[in-house]
Amino acid sequence: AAYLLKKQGYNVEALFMINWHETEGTLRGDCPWEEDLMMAKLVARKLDIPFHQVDLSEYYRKRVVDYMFTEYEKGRTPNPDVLCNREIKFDSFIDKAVDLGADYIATGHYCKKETIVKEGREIHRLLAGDDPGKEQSYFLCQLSQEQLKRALFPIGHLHKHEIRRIAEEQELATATRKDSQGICFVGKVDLPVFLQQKLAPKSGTIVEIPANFAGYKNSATLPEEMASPYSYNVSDGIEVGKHNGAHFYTIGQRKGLNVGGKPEPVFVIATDTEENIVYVGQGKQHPGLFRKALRIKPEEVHWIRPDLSLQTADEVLFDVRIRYRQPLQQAKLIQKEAALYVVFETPQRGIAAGQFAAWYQQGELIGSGVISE
RNA sequence: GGUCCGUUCGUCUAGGGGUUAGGACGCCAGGUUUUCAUCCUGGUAACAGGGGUUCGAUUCCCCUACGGACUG
Repeated sequence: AAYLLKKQGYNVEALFMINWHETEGTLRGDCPWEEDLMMAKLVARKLDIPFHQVDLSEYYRKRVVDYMFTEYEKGRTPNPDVLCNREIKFDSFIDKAVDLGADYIATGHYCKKETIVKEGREIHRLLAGDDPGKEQSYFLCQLSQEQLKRALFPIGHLHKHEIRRIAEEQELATATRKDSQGICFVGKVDLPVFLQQKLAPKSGTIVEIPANFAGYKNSATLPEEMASPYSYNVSDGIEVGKHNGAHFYTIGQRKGLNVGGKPEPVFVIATDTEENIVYVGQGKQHPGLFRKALRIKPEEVHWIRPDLSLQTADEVLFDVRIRYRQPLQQAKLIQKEAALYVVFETPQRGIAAGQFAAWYQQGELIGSGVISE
């Protein structure tokens, strides 16, 4: 990204942010930020641009890690990387960059920005990246116009292999580095182990719900009904095992349940963190895994394009995804007084409270919101 | 107490005198993935114990142990 910007004539400087110190907490996963730092320095030197660094780990801890813990504690499934972008990269990091005299920050996200003028006002559009395999706009679904105004995405029109080729041609140290993955800047961690820093394990039962559970027979047509999660009781199924904390599991999860001896794998279909019960269903087509709609609280609806926001009683078709890399799904957004409802064309698997739903129109990310339950 | 049936990877099971004892689920390890998950590939792992019969027993017979059923 730095190379491309420089080639375009921008005055480019490098700013490296440290978001995590492995000495904090008891995280045993390795945080490779020191290696990242070295790589960044090498690239900056190769491109002959000034190099700065800033420690944002305090912000990261307060705005991302704490959020993770409280969400998991509530039995929800947060997306720390979306928060990291909203709260750190496109907030504290921008502040620091501006302090250093910057007009823009640029990141290596696979997405594009386009600025248009509408009714005399500048509007920034966030567009999907051109590489369908790496398209990353989803992670920026909580950005505001203010934040986008300061952002540049130099690699959004390229494919991964082209970027690697360019990096190789420029002899950048990062050319053959493995793609980053895992929680933003924390790296690959064993999540239950990470969470156990704050959330104490406590033993509970795993209850299997049969596919013919009475609650699945409803023929709900109202968005309010379709968006409501199924609710279960212990008596609705049979105990099939033990877990060590319902909040360590998320809907759709298969691994880590230790329930064997079934002809088909079992998946988590609900967690009850009050009673500490994990409900599971057998088979990937179990009806408990699917729901037709979801709800977003009014205060948790975010429009990247406020000029396109819905008014009460509006119903508009969008392309929606509820997790990174999910193929876009056709859905109708229905704005009601009490909530915004997303009603899908086809039932969606593993709708998890705490995750972000993001809606698009013709490749442009229009808005997003937190799935409320 | 007697009679009958059963006991195979962690689990559910297939098999049957000579098999690399098969599968599914779990688990583990890789791969994919800047979230959580999913998904893909591979791997680990068993004939309850002891005696027979047999060239050869996981398979047939006997005993023991442990389950289940029936029954004085």
